[in-house]
Amino acid sequence: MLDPKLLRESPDLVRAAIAKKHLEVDLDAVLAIDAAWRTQLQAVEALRGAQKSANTAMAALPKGTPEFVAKVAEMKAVSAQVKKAELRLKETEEKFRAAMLTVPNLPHASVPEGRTPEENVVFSLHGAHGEPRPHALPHWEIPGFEKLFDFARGAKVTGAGFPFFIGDGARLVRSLLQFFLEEDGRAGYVEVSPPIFVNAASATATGQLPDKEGQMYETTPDRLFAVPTAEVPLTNFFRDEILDEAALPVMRCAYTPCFRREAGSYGKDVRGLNRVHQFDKVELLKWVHPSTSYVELDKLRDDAERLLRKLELPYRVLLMCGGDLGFAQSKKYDLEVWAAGQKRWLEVSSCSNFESFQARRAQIRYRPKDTGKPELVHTLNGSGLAVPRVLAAILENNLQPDGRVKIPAVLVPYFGKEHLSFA
RNA sequence: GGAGAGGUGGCAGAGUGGUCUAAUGCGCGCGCUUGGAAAGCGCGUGUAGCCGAAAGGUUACCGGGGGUUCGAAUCCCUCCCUCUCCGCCA
Repeated sequence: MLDPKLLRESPDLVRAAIAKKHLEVDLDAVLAIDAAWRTQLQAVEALRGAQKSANTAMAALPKGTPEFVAKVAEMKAVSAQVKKAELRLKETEEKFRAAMLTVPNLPHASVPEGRTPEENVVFSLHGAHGEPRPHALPHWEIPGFEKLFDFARGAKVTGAGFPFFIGDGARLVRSLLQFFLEEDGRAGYVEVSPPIFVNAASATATGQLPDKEGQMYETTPDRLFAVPTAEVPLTNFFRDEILDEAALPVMRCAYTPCFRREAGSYGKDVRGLNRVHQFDKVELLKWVHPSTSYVELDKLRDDAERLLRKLELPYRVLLMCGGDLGFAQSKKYDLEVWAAGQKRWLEVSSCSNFESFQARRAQIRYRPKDTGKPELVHTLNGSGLAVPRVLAAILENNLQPDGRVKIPAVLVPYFGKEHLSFA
């Protein structure tokens, strides 16, 4: 959520931000509700004030005296007025909150102009993605693929998009997770193993609710939500808390399975491991001092990039343009790995600075030493990394003429051998 | 799952219908005292919204929500959480 004061005092700034993101928001309506809310608030406060002073006076009167009885009658009317005014105020408040949730976060000045994904800026390129690989195949066409990645059995047991990982396939998943967590730990992130179901309050604080309800798996009868990313439980860890300034930046990483219904997806995007309903991911989170959040974003991105470099996979970094930035982000980089068989880029990490947008909704603050007045932290997150697409890229880029897949050197200690075999 | 007891400020802990803008203690901050320190003494010490140029004013908040009442931390309903005992269990 954006700061209501900013909207009130600098509506043009917000208008410009919305334009840069190519979104449509009825700001005038939001401002009108805000004005109405403030008028109503003052009316309620005046009535409550009258009630309080009458209460003090009545406390000094003996009960049952004519004065007391008269006062009761008088305040009965005020009480009815208060109830009415408070109800109206509450309704307006809810409207205002709902309206504020339609206002996106401001893009950072360094975010390029642009409307579509094509206008994202290629920030950097790494590795020989253009080099010809005569043996390369889309991973799902590699002979023996279905022995290690069994989509048919998964569909029978659960549904489409819930594959079984078997033998060397399962082993490679485990190796990647272990490698990610070890590297992230070395980079300073404290490992956390969070709950993989969250309640409605948590899903609301990170923005999954109310709009994206249909994208999550929901349990009955407890109404818990299977996490779409570890970002949800991790961000909520400090919800409604005030952190020590000296503790910033707080850095954490977490592995969780991630669950996404992905309603409406189709086509080549969903072939093989490109898009599944359940996948493993390690997420990186930072809670930082507002003055350092862009330096921390660059570090976070580099932490994610390092994993791809060590895996010796060709990748590129995109700087998202205003139109492709997302509602809550101020600035975002996507890391895309090259899948040599499909001859396309696959997103494996998205590194974002939310500034105080998420922190405001979740009420995560720190106490500055000088003023002592709590201020909102800035929150950042990024994948480090998502397993299935990295796995797909390894299969496609490292497929040998003999049909085996060469395991990246850095993974060999975890995988235990130098090649993955489909036999 | 069953039975019981609880949830009050940074912490401990009073408060069972009316100056509660919540006693008291601890902690923390500032000052006095001292050669210096401790002790002692004095003052201060929550969060948020709104009004205001500011000084300041005002309202809300005693686990969440709802209700009763002229008036609720206090009474009622409901949900959540914690603790104790029992049952079940990897």
